[in-house]
Amino acid sequence: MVTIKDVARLAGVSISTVSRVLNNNSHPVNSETKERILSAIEELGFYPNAIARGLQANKTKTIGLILPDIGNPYYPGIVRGVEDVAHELGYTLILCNADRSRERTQEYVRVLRENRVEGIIFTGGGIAQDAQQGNFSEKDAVATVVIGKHWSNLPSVQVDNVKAAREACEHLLSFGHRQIATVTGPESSTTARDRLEGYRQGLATLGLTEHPEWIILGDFEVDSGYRAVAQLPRLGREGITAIFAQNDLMAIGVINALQQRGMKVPDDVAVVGFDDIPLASFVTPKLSTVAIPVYELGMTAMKVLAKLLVGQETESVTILETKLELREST
Amino acid sequence: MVTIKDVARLAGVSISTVSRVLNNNSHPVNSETKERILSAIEELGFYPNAIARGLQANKTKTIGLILPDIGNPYYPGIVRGVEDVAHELGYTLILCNADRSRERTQEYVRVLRENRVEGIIFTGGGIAQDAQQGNFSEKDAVATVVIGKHWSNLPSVQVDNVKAAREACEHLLSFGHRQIATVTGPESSTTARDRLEGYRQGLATLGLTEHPEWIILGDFEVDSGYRAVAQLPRLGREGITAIFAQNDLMAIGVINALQQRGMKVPDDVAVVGFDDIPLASFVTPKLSTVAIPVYELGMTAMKVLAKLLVGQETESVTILETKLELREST
DNA sequence: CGTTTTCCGGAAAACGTTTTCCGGAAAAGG
DNA sequence: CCTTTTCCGGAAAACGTTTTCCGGAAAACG
Repeated sequence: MVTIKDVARLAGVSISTVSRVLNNNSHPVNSETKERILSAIEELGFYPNAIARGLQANKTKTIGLILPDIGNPYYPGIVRGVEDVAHELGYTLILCNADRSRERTQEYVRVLRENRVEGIIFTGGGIAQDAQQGNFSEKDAVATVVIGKHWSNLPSVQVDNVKAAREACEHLLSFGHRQIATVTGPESSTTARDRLEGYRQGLATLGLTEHPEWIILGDFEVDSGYRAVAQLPRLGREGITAIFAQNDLMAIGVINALQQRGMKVPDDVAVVGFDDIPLASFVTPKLSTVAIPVYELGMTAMKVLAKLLVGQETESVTILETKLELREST
Repeated sequence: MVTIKDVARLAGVSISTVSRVLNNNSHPVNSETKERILSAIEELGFYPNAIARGLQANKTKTIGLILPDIGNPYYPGIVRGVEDVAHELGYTLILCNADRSRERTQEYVRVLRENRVEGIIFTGGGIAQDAQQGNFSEKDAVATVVIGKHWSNLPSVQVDNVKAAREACEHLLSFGHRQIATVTGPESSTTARDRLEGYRQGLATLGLTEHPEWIILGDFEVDSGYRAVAQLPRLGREGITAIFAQNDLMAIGVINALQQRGMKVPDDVAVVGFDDIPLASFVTPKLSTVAIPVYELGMTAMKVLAKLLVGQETESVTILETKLELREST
């Protein structure tokens, strides 16, 4: 490996001087010597060792991103958002797929801390708690930003799930639907609970009574949407005419199941999803859904983290706006 | 930050001894002292500084992954594959979105090298060349594995695009189609060229003559598939009855355009895609396509890289099998 | 009992930087 | 011409580890 020492030798100066031109330090360096050093660097193909730098400066210019699974279509957008601003700010991104496993999460947190990342961005419900537990003693915690709702007092970037879900239901109501079913996420998910609350609030606006048998427990995966349809009482006229699936994957399952039973979407049953994953505009009929600004979520989280890192004050909660994308399924 | 020195002080030993228990070095340490050290570590919440370790050992246990865009549905599977085996082997993953830009690629390569990654995995055609050029003098090159075809002599993990494309066409031919159009990728892409070659070979099996006007230039994005349809001569009976889109995104564009013109897929025109991105099974009709084992591609690339890193011999080219997924669009 | 092992622990160098401190020489000021 | 700056460069400490080398004490051996 070619080091600063080699450069110094070739240029006939001390390593201090090389370091100075490397970081164009305020300490003056004769322009002629600078030239010599620069061409020595060029000739040797030298590039500085970030590890050594990191050790000395105690700064690594690296951050970690922990998420459940990059394979889930919800996350790539977030990752891209984070990475884009990280890159712009000169930060390098370490990616961790924790699969919502407490164990894997804690393991990753440890690895990230060992690698002295300057900050961590978490996403994927519930995870944040695990991360805090034990791993972070209050004093030496790594700067952390969470995407999504969570109980801790870490700064977070989120979306108003209850409001968005309410709006989705109100939209359905405004189309005359009165018997609206919903497929939820897992009970453990704050997100799922919020969306359910929004659904309830939506019905409440019109003073409609709630039917427990219209609320089907799902798990945010396609299959659970598909199966949910079978658990619903009468569908179509004289029955349920609209289904609010609490994420797009389940909405797609719902649509498939509906079509398989010969029902027309949206004529017999309207369907609205949540997330606006890329898939949503490609299914037939195109899915009406609540769009979450994933890219912006990622960008914003990284911006907040960056503020934290330079010691600036940051908003403790940032809410980004969702948008109801009306397409063909309603 | 709590260091090995603090642990040593608390346990009343030298840092050498602490280091020894940390790495359970072969050098013997009295079990009683070991206990003392272990509890000191526990009490202080010490964890080793990977940066310092990396500097001393000149090993970072980190690898870089450079790809065009994690937002492209083709890549998350690869990333997951890479990360899973990297994690298993104790490697940490740095993610880089290079957007197929030569400049951005070279910049990332530099960052990765500065950060002393032990290896790099490239994917996203053309990129590999940029990476080599100038950035890697032969002697101090970072171990590199490429996913996909490329001209350099770096080890690679790939799929036989020409064979797969030929099979796709032969499938169409076996269904009686004789006028088969294709939408290609950009001319600069090796992948696109291979798939085109496969298309030609497929037609050649039956001695069919090639019609240049059936070959439409695309760019692997949805829109170009959509637009391609307008450029085709007569469609349906007495015209083109099948379209081979060289990736799924374009196939979806093709299907949309076809349906918009009132044509039925596959009754009027059959469509086959390439890649089998998650989307493919959710569009209507479900897309028949050539499945690329993305996850395995990622896993295998990381395994090859790992071999390289321990100095083992590796196969210079690894070919993974594709699979023709026949669904509803053919 | 003297000699050789074995067991255990510490001191110090090294990894590649940045930065602080110091000092000589030239330039500027009087 | 002497003093004070300014300009430029080097030496060395420090960052947190691992590892090599060394040495004392106890144990084993003869």
